[in-house]
Amino acid sequence: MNDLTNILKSKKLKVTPQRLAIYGTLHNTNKHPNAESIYNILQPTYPTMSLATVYKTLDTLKKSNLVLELNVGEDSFRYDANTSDHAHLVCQSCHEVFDFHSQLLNNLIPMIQEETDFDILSKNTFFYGICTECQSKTQ
Amino acid sequence: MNDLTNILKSKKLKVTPQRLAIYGTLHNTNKHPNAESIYNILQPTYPTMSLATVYKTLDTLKKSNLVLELNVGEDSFRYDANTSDHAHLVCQSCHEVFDFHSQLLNNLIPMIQEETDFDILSKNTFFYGICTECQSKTQ
DNA sequence: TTTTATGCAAATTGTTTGCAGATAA
DNA sequence: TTATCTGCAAACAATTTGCATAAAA
Repeated sequence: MNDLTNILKSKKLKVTPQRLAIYGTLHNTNKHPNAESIYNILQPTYPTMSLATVYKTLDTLKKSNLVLELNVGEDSFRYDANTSDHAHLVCQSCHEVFDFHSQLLNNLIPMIQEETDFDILSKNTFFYGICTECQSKTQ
Repeated sequence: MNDLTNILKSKKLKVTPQRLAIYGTLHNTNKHPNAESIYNILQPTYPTMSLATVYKTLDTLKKSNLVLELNVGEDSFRYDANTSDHAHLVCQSCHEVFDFHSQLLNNLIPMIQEETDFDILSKNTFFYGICTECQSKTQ
């Protein structure tokens, strides 16, 4: 019995094939897909699943702290099953979103907390630019 | 003749009362209003101005780098006429958004740039928590 | 006079909701 | 069995668009 199953059960949420599939899709990719992409990816194997179920499931997973909702400035939200503390690098050429782990960023909240009376609980850090692959293409 | 007028003229954009009013509203507040709030603020003095004009004007100002579009995770975008390098503190209790200037954050791009081959051009940094006023209310 | 902007209404699009039938516990 | 979830279709809300009129240059 995997983590997701345990967590769902502990919250008295039902373990459904749709929930397992949607979480599995997110967990197996580093591409931070939006709801429609997840729907398209699962379409061949779950042809009867509706887009509304994808949205409802993502909302459930979000509320259970199993996925993050990313707002990189596009029309739709992206989702990330990696809930560890990390930033995102957004390529303005190919629009891919990359995870970025850094000790400096992990220490950012305590460091910023020193400078303000605001009680900081979390952060969202996005860096925008050009990924290495797109850099080489435009040379 | 002020900055906005000069910048609009240099881009061959017309200087209209609506554009001056919308930019002025944003420039005179630190509340980072969304399009509808700007529309409501201007309603008494510009009763014939439409919401579509607010959106079109904000788009024009954004493209001229006169305002920033902020995506703090709400349903709508907020706008900021302060285009200097700064972060935002978002209160999860009263939903106010505060500007936050910090030397540490100003140096963040070069520091992060050291750690990646990604070519970083800009950043968006949001800290979420409880503002001082809301902290004192809940005590 | 010419070009661009405004204001209205309609269209668009990502997301949410209501509800009947299906499924997990 | 019963509580919750799914899937469909309709609703919603923020934003965009088309176009005739108005206003700036």
